[in-house]
Amino acid sequence: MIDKNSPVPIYSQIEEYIRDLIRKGELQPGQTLPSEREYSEQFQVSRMTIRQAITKLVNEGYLYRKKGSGTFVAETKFEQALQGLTSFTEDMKARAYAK
Amino acid sequence: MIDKNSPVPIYSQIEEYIRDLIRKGELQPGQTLPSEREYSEQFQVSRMTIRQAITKLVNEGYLYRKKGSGTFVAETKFEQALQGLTSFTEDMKARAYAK
Amino acid sequence: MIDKNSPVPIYSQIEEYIRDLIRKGELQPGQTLPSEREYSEQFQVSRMTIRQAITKLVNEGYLYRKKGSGTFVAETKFEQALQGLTSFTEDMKARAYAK
Amino acid sequence: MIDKNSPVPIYSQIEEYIRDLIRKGELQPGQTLPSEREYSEQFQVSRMTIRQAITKLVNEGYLYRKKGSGTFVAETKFEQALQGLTSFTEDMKARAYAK
DNA sequence: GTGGTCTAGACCACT
DNA sequence: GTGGTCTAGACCACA
Repeated sequence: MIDKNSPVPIYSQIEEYIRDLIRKGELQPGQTLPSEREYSEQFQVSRMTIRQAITKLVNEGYLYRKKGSGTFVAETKFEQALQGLTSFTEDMKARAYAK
Repeated sequence: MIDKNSPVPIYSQIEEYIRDLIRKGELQPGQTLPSEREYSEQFQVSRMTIRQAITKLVNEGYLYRKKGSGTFVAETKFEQALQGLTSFTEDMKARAYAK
Repeated sequence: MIDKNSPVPIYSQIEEYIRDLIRKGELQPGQTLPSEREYSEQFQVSRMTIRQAITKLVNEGYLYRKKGSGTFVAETKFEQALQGLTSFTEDMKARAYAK
Repeated sequence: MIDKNSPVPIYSQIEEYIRDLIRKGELQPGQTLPSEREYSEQFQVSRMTIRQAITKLVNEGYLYRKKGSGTFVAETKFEQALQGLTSFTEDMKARAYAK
């Protein structure tokens, strides 16, 4: 799934891997992601690499983090992809979570 | 008052908040502090975070804890310097607790 | 070595265990301690319990922590008394860390 | 369910109440009990009273406690009541949990 | 891959 | 009903 010899940066590959799981619905909105440490072991890469991938997905609005609790799949992106525009309220709600 | 998005750790912010209350005299020597669980609810953080703040103030001699009773404002170094001598008993009591 | 049914808090037992290693010279000044997560596994207790033990030893000046690197044995008061003067630089370094 | 005006001590009433839940299978072996604080609120009694009740059930082998985790329904008593004697292995297993 | 911070609880010891 | 200890994790900042 992840090719360490690929010219594509590993964090991009992981980023794409997670984005796919969300798009395919294998990771549902509100659901907790595997922890950074789990991904770190699974892909045999450093936690920094995992964090790079996750941080991009957070910035893109796919995920949000809650310190001490975990990383979660956001509502917005999923609905945007599915339904086009989200309502103002939903948007604000998602942003609130992202804090 | 407390900014969860600040790079300053929450427990440091709370520590500073309580230290200020003492300095401004809103918390008087001998007075009982709100309980850890009350602060926990007030600031919407976990009790361990509150304990980190209070523990630092205990180590600095601003507060002392009494098991089963609560957390109290100590006879501070500041007041000792300002008001001269405290009574021997009070002094020993404060020192004992300050440990 | 650690008795979970003892009335002595586990963190105190671990604190004493590490202090002994230092006193007996099995942990030499400057040496890196096993990581908190290693101790956590070794003693089958949560990391927070290990941290309580280590934090006390840090406050007492036996150990110092370096973010991202590890926990190290300090140039102890004991050795300072025994060996006379340490170099100015080493001394300042130890004091800085001991804070 | 609990009668504060009864001559039967409140902790005995609570003890009996929980024992019944176990006997009726509403609390299954391995299951977590509601926390001391929850019971304390539910019955409007102090936590000491709850602890008295639970401690008796622990001593009788109906429950076991895991610090930091919770109080759980034991296997033994249930099986003893149902099947008479438990096997040596099961007994040891239950004792192991009780640690 | 370490230490730092934090969560959302739990049971324990004590007043 | 307080503070004390502890769990089983999580994410964060750094080297």
